[in-house]
Amino acid sequence: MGRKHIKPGKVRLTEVAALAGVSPITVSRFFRNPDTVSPGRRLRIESAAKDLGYVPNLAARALASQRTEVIGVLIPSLTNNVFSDVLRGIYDAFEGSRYSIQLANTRYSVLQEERLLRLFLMQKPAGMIVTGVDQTAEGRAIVQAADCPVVQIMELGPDPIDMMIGFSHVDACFAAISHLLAQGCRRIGFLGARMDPRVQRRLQGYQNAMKIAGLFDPRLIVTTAVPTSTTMGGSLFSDLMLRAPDVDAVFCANDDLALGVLFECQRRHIAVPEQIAIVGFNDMEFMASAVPSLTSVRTNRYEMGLRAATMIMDEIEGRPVTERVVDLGFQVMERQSSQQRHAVAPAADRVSGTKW
Amino acid sequence: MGRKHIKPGKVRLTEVAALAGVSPITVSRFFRNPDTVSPGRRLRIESAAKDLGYVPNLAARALASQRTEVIGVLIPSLTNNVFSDVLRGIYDAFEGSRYSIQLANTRYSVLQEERLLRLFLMQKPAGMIVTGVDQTAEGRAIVQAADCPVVQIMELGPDPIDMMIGFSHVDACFAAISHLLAQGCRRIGFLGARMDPRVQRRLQGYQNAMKIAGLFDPRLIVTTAVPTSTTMGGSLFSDLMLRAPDVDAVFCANDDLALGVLFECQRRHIAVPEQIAIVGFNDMEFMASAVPSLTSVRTNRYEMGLRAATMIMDEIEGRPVTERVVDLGFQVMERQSSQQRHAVAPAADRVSGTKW
DNA sequence: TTGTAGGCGTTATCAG
DNA sequence: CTGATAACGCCTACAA
Repeated sequence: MGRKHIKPGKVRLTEVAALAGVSPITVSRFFRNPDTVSPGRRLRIESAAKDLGYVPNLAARALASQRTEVIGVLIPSLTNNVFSDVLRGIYDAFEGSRYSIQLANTRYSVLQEERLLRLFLMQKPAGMIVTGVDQTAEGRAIVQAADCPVVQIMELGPDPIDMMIGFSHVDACFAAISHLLAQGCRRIGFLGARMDPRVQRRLQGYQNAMKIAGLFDPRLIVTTAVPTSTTMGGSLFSDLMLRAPDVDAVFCANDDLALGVLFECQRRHIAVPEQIAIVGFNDMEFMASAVPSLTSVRTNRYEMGLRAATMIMDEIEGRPVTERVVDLGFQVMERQSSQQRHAVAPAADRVSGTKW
Repeated sequence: MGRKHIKPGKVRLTEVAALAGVSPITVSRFFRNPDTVSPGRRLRIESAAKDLGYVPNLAARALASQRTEVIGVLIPSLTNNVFSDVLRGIYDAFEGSRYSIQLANTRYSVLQEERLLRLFLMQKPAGMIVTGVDQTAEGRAIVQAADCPVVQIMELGPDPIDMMIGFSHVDACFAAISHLLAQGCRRIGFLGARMDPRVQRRLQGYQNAMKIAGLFDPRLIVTTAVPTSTTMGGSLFSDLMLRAPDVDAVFCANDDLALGVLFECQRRHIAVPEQIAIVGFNDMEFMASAVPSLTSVRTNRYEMGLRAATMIMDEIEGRPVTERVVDLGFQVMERQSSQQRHAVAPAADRVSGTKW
C-alpha cells in the first residue's frame, strides 16, 4: 500500500485555493505571474496565502515544469581571492532575479570538475558558468547534456562549449614583460605558484617575450605547485636570488607573490625598483597602496562575472546574445615598482594593454 | 485534459528497471544505497543505467521524499576574505558527502537576510548556516519554520536559534588592547571600517579596555561605513594623525587596514613599532610576512566553517551534538609591529588568548 | 532482499 | 481570464 494520511497542518496550493475560493491553478498562476489573474482574485489569493503561511514547494514546481531556476557555478578555488571578485559579479547580476546560484569548488581538479558537473546535471540547471577551457571530453559531454546556456570564464580558447568571456593570459603576461623590457630590465625572473592552466599560459607569455628579446634563460623561472601566498612570494624570490643573483626584475604570476617579494626585498635591503623591479598580476586592491606602489596587470574580474551572468540570463530569457565570445582585455598598471632605473616616479598610474 | 505524450527519449528509473529486468524500486534503492541490492542485480542495474545514460531527477526525489540534501549558507559578504576561509571549511566538510551547498550573500543587510531565508525555506533545506546573531525576529521565525539543524557562526550570543560556533569579538579586541597596554602604549587609536555588528563589538572591547586603563579618549576612534581595504587603512590613519597626533599605537579592526597603516607609516617615515605600534585583526596570511611582521588576532575561521558543517551533518544523521555552543577562542599573535619601544624583536611569534 | 500501491505538490494542456 | 484533468519521476510504507 501507499502512503497513509495527509498531514493536517500542511499548506499547499489547494488549501490556499480553497480559502480564496478559486481553483488551484489560479493560485499557481498568481504566484508565477500575478498580472495574469484578475485584481479581485489577486487580493483574495494574496490574503489567503498570507493567512495560511503558504510557502511554494520548489521541488514540486521543478518536477511539474521540468525546469529549475538554478545556475550552476564551478570555480577551482575559494582561497584564491581572484575568484571572490568574479563571484561578486555573478551574485550581483543575479541579485533580485528569480535565479539562485549553486556554487561548487573543483579544487583545480578536472576529475572533481566532472563529478560536480554530473551533480549539477541532476538538478536540470537553467544555466552554468564554468572556469577555464580545460574541461575533459567527458566534462564537455555532460555540460552539453545539460542543454542550457553555458559560459566559460577567466580565459579565451579556440573551441567554446557555448559562450565564453575572459582574456588572453599569454598576451597579458607578454605585455607585462614587454613593459619591463621597455624599462631597461634584462634579467627578468618569473615566479609562479600553483601552476594551474592559466598560470601556465602566463609562463608561456613570459617565455615568448623573453625569447623574442633574446633574453630567455630557464634559470630565471622559479615555480611551485603549492598555492600562492605572500610567504611563498618571499621563498620563491629567495630561490631565484640563489639561481640568478644578477636578476634585475621579477614578474610574479600573482599579486600576493609580488607583495611577498617586496617584503623580502625590504628584509634584504634591496631597493625597489632601483635594484629590482617588481610586477604582479591581477591588480588586487593593495598593489596601488604599497610602498613603493606595485605595478600589476589589471584583469576585469568583477565585470567578467557580471557579464557572464548577464549572458546566461539573456540566453535563458530569449534575448539573443550575439557577442558569444567576449575578450575583456587587461591593462598593465604601471607604478613605481617598475620605474626605469634612476627615473622619477610617475605622477599617477599609467596604463598599457587592451580594451581600456 | 492533461499532458499528451510521454517523450520517447526520456530515461527514468522505469526504463533502467525494464532493461535490467528488475522493478523500479530496486533501481531506486541501488542509487541511494547500493548495498541494499543483491550483487547480481547491482551489476545489471549499473550497466543498464550506463547504457541508457540515466541521470536521477533530484526534483522528483525531493518531492517524493519530502526532503532535500541542500544546506543553505548565508554570509554577509563575498568581498571580505574572512569569509572565504570560513567557506573553505564548510565546503571541505561537505566535500564527498551527498549534501550540496546553496550560498547566498546578505550584503550586511538584515532585510536581505530575511528575503534569502524565505527563499531557502522553499527548498526545504536539510540544514542552514547563518552568520552572526543579529537576525530579526521575523528572520528567526523563518529559520525555525525550516525545521532543520541551524548553526550560527562567527560570534557568540545569548540566545542561540539552535547551534552556535564562534568567539567573543569583545574579548578578542580587549585582549589585543591589553597587549598594547602591556607594551607600554598609552594613546591607542581604533580604526574600523564597514562597522558591521562584529566590528562594533570589537570597538566595545576597545572601549572597555581603554576605560579600565583610564585612557579612553573618543578622539582616538576613527571609523567609516565604507568597506575595509588597504587604501582605507591609510586614509583612516591619516585622519587619526590629524585628530590625535600623539597617538603611539593603532588597533585595526581588520588586517587590510593594518597593512594600509604600515604603508602609510612608510610613506610618512614613521618608524614601526618604535613610533607607532600596529595591531590587526584576523591574522590573514600576509601579516606574518610583512616587514616588520604585523601583530594580529588570530581567529579560527577555517575550523569554524568545518565544525559548523560537521555539527549540521551530525545532527541530520542522528549523531547527537552535545556541545551545541562552541567557543573557538582566539590568539593574539605578538609580532614585531607591537614590540615594546626599544626592545628586541622576539625570536618567533608569541601568543596570548583563549583556547590555544 | 524484493516488490506493490499510491501519492508527494505543482504545472502543462486544452476547453471554455 | 479561469478551470478540469493528467501527468512530472521518484519514494514511503507495507507486505512477502
